[in-house]
Order: sequence, then C-alpha cells, then structure tokens
Amino acid sequence: MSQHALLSAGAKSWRSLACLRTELRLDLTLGCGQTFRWRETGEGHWTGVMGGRVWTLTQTDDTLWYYTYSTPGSEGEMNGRKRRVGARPHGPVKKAKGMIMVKEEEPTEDQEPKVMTPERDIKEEETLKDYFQLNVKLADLYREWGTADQHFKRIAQTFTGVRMLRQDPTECLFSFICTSNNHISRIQGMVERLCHTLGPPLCQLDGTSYHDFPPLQALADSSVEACLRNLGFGYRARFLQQSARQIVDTHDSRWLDSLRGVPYFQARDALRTLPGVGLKVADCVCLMSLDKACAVPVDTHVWQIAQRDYRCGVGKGQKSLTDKVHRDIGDFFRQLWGPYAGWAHSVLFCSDLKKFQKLKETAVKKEEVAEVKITSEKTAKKSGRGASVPRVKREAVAE
DNA sequence: CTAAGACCTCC
DNA sequence: GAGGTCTTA
Repeated sequence: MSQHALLSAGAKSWRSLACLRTELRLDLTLGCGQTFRWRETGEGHWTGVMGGRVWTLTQTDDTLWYYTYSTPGSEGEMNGRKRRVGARPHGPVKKAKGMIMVKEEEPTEDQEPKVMTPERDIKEEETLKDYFQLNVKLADLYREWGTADQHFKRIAQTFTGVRMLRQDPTECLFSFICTSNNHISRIQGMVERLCHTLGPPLCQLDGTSYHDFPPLQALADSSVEACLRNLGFGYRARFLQQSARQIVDTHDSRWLDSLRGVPYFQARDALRTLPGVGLKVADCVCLMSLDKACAVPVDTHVWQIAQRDYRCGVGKGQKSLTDKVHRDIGDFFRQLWGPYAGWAHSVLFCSDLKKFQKLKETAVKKEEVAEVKITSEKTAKKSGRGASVPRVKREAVAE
C-alpha cells in the first residue's frame, strides 16, 4: 500500500526551496479557505493536487520541502514509455504510534527507482513557485500594509506568511460556485466528492484516492446536475453544470485562462455572466486564479471587519450586502492597502477564522505580558499609579 | 438601487 | 444560519 510521504522518513527523495515562514505559512495559506484541495496528512505535512500531480509539502524554518508522487501517465514525459502505475514514497515507512514514523531508508525491489529527469525536476520546481507566487515578496508587502494600517500591523505579527495562491482558473471558479450559503468544512467535502466522481484518478495513498479536478467538458454534461444533487450539492448543482455548459458553448477552451490577461473589472464582469457567479464569487476567482491582486472579495465577514476594525461607514444602515456595498467596501480597502489589497484582505480574513483563534489568543496573551511589562517599567520610574489593564479587543469570529 | 424570499444540506 | 445568487416587487 502506498503511503503519504513524511520528511522524517528520509529527506532523500524530497526536494526543497529556500523559503522563510515570513514568506509562507503552509497551515494558514492552505487552510484559510482559498483552496479546498489540501489536507494535513501528517504533522505539518500537507497533501493535495496541483498541476495534475499529487504533492506533499512541509516546511522547516527556512525551507519549503516538496514531494511528488508518480501517477499514471506522468512518466510519459521522460522517454515516452509508461512507467509504473502505483505510487509510493521512497523508502518504506513503518507507522509507529500516532504520527511518529520510524525512519527506514531501504531501496525497494518491487518498483523501479523514481527517475527524476532534470527537465521534470525543473518543471516541478517552476510549478511550485508559480502556485505559491514565490516571486512576490510577501514580507515587503506586509511592511507596506503595516505602515498605512496599524490594525493590520497588529494582526500581522501573528498571521505571517498568508499568501495568495495562483490556482487553476477552472478549479477555482467551480469550487467557488460551491461556496454560496456554505462553510469551509462542507465545501471541502463537496469538492472532494466532485473530484472523486468526475475527475481523473491520479494515485492512491494510505487508502485515499487522489483525483485531478474534472475538466470543463465533464462538468458540462447534462447528467451532471442530477449527479451532483445526489452528492449533496443542492441548488449549486445546477449552477455548476450550467456555467460549464455556457463556457463550452460560447467560448473557446482557453477563454477562462485568457481572463488573466484582461483588466480586473472586465474579467469580473465576464465571470458574472455565468450562472451562480455574483460579485463575491467573481472576486474570489479574480484574486485567486486570474492575477487580480487588487480584487477584494466582500462577504458578510469582510463587511463586518470593515465596520468593526476600521469604523468604516460604508453601507451603514444597509440591511444586506448589496452590489453597491460590495463595490464600496472593495474600494475602501483598495484605497487603504493599494494594488495588492486582495492579498492584505486575506490576512485579516484568515485571522478571523474560528479555526485559527487559538493562534490569536496566545498572541493576545503575549501582547498583554509585553504591555504589563512596559507599564510596570513606567510605573517604576515615575513611582506613580499602578499598572493599567491592557485592552483586549473584542473581536467577532468567522465561521 | 434596495429589500425580501427561495434555494439544498448539514450541524 | 452557513464566507451568496437570482428573481421579483
């Protein structure tokens, strides 16, 4: 049985890239709801599908480690000859108690060694850099946002390395059509079932099968709505099928990808012609797959953040998130953060997620300790009034 | 432009 | 109700 790779089981067949935690935090970046395709398969190890291949990623202080599994067809790149179909990490790995794995580095006889051609090696490194947009210097951006915005500065101390992914536009679009009236954990399950049912299989690891995202044509088939309703997609099943149908019927196959080269508002308007795609979903697709770094997806939580943390008056007295409020909140944050406003937004969005509240609480405690220390130092000097109680901001929680 | 209601399911 | 969208008034 093939297993998920673990760095502790031997770094030999892993590759790596220099990357600081200030530039990338896998847990936050992969878990903040911009992608629904990654799972933590070991402590700090994330396994998912990217670029038609299954990857496991993990990181140490200054290094991003990656491992790819062989899949049917993926070996064709080497010399046109198909290699093994099974996939497994190199070096058999024994499972000890819980997450602890016993290191064991023996060559296996039942399989050919994973041949890593330089071409594929380079290609995969490029795929990874592209997906995480590692050419964008996140620490520099954090510094700029923090200069203009004290609230951001405070949050950013804890939520470092929250980075926008550059996802496949088709996967991004159809995943986000699933997000309406929904929450992350359920969306994850839906996308998983979608891929399992309509996506090409890639490999199997520890009994879990990994599939690529379904191609557009597969989603456009008229049988898809009923199929997805059976999988618990509800009314979104029709949106998915109809949107796929509309794209296949009225555009050529590269249309969605071509929106990367189109200005933000134009690309957003184009997306909004698709059923199930409103301003929020269109902004998500623009930001997360179409290179529109200034796109700020506005949902009820982002609206709440604007009011609570920025005393933003936009839409005050408004009962619901109208298109106008959408646009005005977006403009508000673009004015505050500049051309990468969408990236900054995701840092605050991430910090508001319930699953990351523990992180925040420990940070608040540290702040309190620091503040008490400062206050008591002052008090000692002036030998005056006692230490004041540090203010703890009451912040609502998303999800 | 804004305000309701409906839409599927799951916790 | 949940990280909306569509339709109708």
